[in-house]
Amino acid sequence: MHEINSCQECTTTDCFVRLHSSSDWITIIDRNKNQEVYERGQFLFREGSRVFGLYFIQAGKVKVISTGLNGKEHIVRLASKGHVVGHRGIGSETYPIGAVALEDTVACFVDNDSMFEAYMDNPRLTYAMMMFYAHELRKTEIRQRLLAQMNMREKVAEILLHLKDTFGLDTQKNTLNVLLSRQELADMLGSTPEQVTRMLTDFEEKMLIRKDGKQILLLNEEGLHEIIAAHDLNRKIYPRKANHLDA
Amino acid sequence: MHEINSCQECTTTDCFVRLHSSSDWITIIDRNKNQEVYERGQFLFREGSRVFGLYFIQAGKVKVISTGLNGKEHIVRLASKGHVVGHRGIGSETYPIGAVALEDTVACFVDNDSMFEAYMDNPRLTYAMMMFYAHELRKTEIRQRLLAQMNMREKVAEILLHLKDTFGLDTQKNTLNVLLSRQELADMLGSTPEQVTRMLTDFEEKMLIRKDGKQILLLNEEGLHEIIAAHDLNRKIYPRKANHLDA
DNA sequence: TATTGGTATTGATATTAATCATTAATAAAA
DNA sequence: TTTTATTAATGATTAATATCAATACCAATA
Repeated sequence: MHEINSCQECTTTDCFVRLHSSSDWITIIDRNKNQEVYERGQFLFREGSRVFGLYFIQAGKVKVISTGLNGKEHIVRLASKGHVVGHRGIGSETYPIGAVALEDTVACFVDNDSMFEAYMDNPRLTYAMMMFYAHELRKTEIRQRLLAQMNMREKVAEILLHLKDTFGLDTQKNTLNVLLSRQELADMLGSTPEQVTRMLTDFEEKMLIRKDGKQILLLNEEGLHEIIAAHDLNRKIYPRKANHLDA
Repeated sequence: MHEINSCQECTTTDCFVRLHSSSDWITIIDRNKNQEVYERGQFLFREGSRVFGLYFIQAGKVKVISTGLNGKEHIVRLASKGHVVGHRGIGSETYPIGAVALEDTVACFVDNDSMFEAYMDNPRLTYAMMMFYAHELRKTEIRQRLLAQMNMREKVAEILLHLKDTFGLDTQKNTLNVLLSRQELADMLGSTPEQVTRMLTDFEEKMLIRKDGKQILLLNEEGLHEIIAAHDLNRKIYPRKANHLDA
């Protein structure tokens, strides 16, 4: 799909390396990076594999997953352009998190050793990465409460708004700009596809959404907000944007 | 409880600032820090307050909370010596997370501006903080799956093992080295005090634990592990230790 | 010691969500 | 186009958990 670019001519505007590294270092990282194209369903890396490095997503969408021994998959978060996913451990640790392309995706891999050297010479880069993780942590902490306290109805309303904030809308159809199966939606909420269907059908009857297969059109966002009003403290404080700091 | 120390004579061995800053910078931060003692129940900072800076915990235990508009409190994580809690936002953002002392606690506050200058001059410090957040994120991501997929029985077993790994055991009594009410345990799991009691009673009948008020003695850790076996992929990969990287 | 307020326990009931079973719709392949 | 496989929708049933209500326990204090 995409042609392979060098960092110097890369068109991705929100890559941490390009934004926060000296041009000397961009050159070095460009030589050490490994850009690859992943088709839908392909793993960027698998759960339990060796620690390796970071994947800077240049285009496409990715789900970050953690699977129980029972085989039940949990989607920890979704990531797109500008996001970073990957192995952050050290030494011989393995990493219990995997990443799968949801659609055709381009990502640049940089190993941990190269990153470390870049960090030591580019304080702004390290700072930006630190803030990235700090923001992700904050969002995950808030998400934790939603999963812990909300009922299914609220969770489904929340996930629809979350998907809009993360991926935005299709420019033509105005539908959510990401296609997930009922199973995948359930895997984000710790529920079942049946339950998700029931809630979506209910929302459709109440004219809050319209659904057409995996495509979902939000008809009444305010109504969805009302459903989760009791849990909605944060959305008001942090209006979410479709960028890497608030996706 | 504790006498106020300067950074130079501080006995806390795992403070990020002391471990990863030049002695010049330790001096500067020492002048800019504000050490305070918090009694049980006191807030280090409240939800929704202005962005300020970081609290480095020197002694004691803290719960990090996020509360819904319905007033239901969710405990996002627990923190103790060596941990960092606090506001990581920028500018005029407020922060929807609060921190409350679970017992008498000593923490050093450093404002964000001072931290930023320190980061720019101490790459190792920034790197250590980045890794701290990355580890916390990883743990929170895994925790997310537990909350999403486990049933109450598994969650309670999990939290007991988690508390042991985080705070260790009382040297005399061998009980968990932290005292939490049934309500607080429920607030970590998105459940109710009644449900927590039922599970603990059940575990006691099965000789897995012995409980004496808030004190809990683990009699059969292996048995607790078995309960969560289906979800226990990670514990084996990441044996948890009672330090700041794996608490 | 008696009193009070908070917390924990226990049982009964109601609610919610998971599971199971079936059918319908959609997409992929022959 | 027909066949096949996959996913979605729907209903019936079961299981899990929250809620409500009552009591017991414990700690602080008058």
